Amino acid sequence: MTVRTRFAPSPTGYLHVGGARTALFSWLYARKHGGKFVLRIEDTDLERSTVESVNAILEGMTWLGLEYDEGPFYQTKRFDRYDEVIQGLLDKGLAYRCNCSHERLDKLREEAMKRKRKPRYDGHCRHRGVSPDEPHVIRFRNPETGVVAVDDLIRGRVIFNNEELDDLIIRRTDGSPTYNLTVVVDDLDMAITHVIRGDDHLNNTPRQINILRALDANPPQYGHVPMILGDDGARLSKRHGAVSVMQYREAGFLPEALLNYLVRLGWSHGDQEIFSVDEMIELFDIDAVNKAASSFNTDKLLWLNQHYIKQDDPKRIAHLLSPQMGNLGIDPAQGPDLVAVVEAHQERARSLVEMAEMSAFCYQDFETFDEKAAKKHLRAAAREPLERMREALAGLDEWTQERLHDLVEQVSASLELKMGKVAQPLRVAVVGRAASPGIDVTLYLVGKQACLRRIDKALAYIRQREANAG
RNA sequence: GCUCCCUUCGUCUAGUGGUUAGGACGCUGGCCUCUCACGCCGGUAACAGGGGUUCGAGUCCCCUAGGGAGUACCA
Repeated sequence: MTVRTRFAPSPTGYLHVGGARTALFSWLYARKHGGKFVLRIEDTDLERSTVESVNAILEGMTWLGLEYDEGPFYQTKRFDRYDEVIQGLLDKGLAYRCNCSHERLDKLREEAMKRKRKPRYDGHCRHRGVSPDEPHVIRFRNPETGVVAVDDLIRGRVIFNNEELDDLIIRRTDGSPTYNLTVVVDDLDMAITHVIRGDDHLNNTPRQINILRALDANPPQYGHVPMILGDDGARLSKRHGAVSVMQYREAGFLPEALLNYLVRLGWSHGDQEIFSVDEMIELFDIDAVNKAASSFNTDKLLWLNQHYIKQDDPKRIAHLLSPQMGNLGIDPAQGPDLVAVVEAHQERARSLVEMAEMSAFCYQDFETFDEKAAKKHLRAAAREPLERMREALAGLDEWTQERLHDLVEQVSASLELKMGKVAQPLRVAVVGRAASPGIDVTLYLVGKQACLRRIDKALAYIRQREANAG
């Protein structure tokens, strides 16, 4: 039997990290077993489903590289099929029409709560033979006794008592089918062998198994993955910052970093932290998924992102960095080769946004000196070194990293100063702050004209300061 | 309320009856060094609580507490 898994989001928002991880686990399981991964859009809630959401979900999956083998299938296009199944259930007496009013249902619920009992439908219409001509819903006739055992791939065996369950609505008054029916029919029709989904569905599973049994079908295997919480342990939501997968792209994360982070959230393979997609496929094991919910930790994601930025081909990083530079109003074509800029910053940035910010100086003059850096390095003592450097740089005909390196060393030596006494003021003069790549690369990337211009500005700053002091 | 699920450092986790409870992120001390970062070496910090079972329990059982999910003509 070939493994077939699926991801079945309802298009009522973007693809969030919890959904992405569920999709990832499902996808990995299919890939690992040489199976198929199906995408199904659960859009039976006509009120809340939107095409924008569908597109956002598709976009997120594409970015992460979670390609599906079949679909997307839309439930709204399968209403005839659901009707057919519902009619079959009705014919066999496994479902019935119900015209209980909302008022009656509300009252029932209220009373059950008052009696400290679980609210459940009392089966009022079970044998009333409600006419098909009047408005009605259709309920599934759930077994009244016995138990349903769910042998969950992650949770182990979970037992539910049928007495706890009630006759759920499978078709609304307007004729549309509901979730618990459509999911069962679809998983059956799409021959899904392993249902890997969020654990908010664990409670639905016994109902779905009962419907499956009514349909004379064998239930698939289930695996309920725990949810993801925010840094503070509360359910992940907008107030935790980025929850949408696409927000992570905007924030300068690499898809492989997010994937690596997500796969390690709730799953592990010994002490290994870094997983390529191929390794994930090879090593992933649904049994090893944790039962407990886990908290999202952006610091660790950042660490992984830095790891992948360091490791990646500078050309690819440059390609991804370009739009981030654009967001800063910089056209990378107007200045040094972006690939060289990337190579200079690859070990320093945790995200592409950071990289864009820290390398902006290569393309544009800064407005003001960093206050602390200027105070410390742009003082009287730096005046001579800067003047000497300016002179040397102005006379340099071959603007290469090697020559620049030699030059800084020569000037330091001739002034009998440590290299830092020259490099630091120079760095602040040229980038506006105290941190940048090696001084030679920094000068090289900034370019001759900008270097001279900015050194002049720094010298003016020092003179101004001396004037104020004196 | 009721049903179901969960509980090892701050966070992600290893651990399947005998470990100085390991790794990673973070934080932190040091080395490297023209700064920052990288890298390297070190430190910090956990078995929710209580009962059992056992020669021995983070590991098995029960209870309590604390989290979470469901309890819709949402999915």
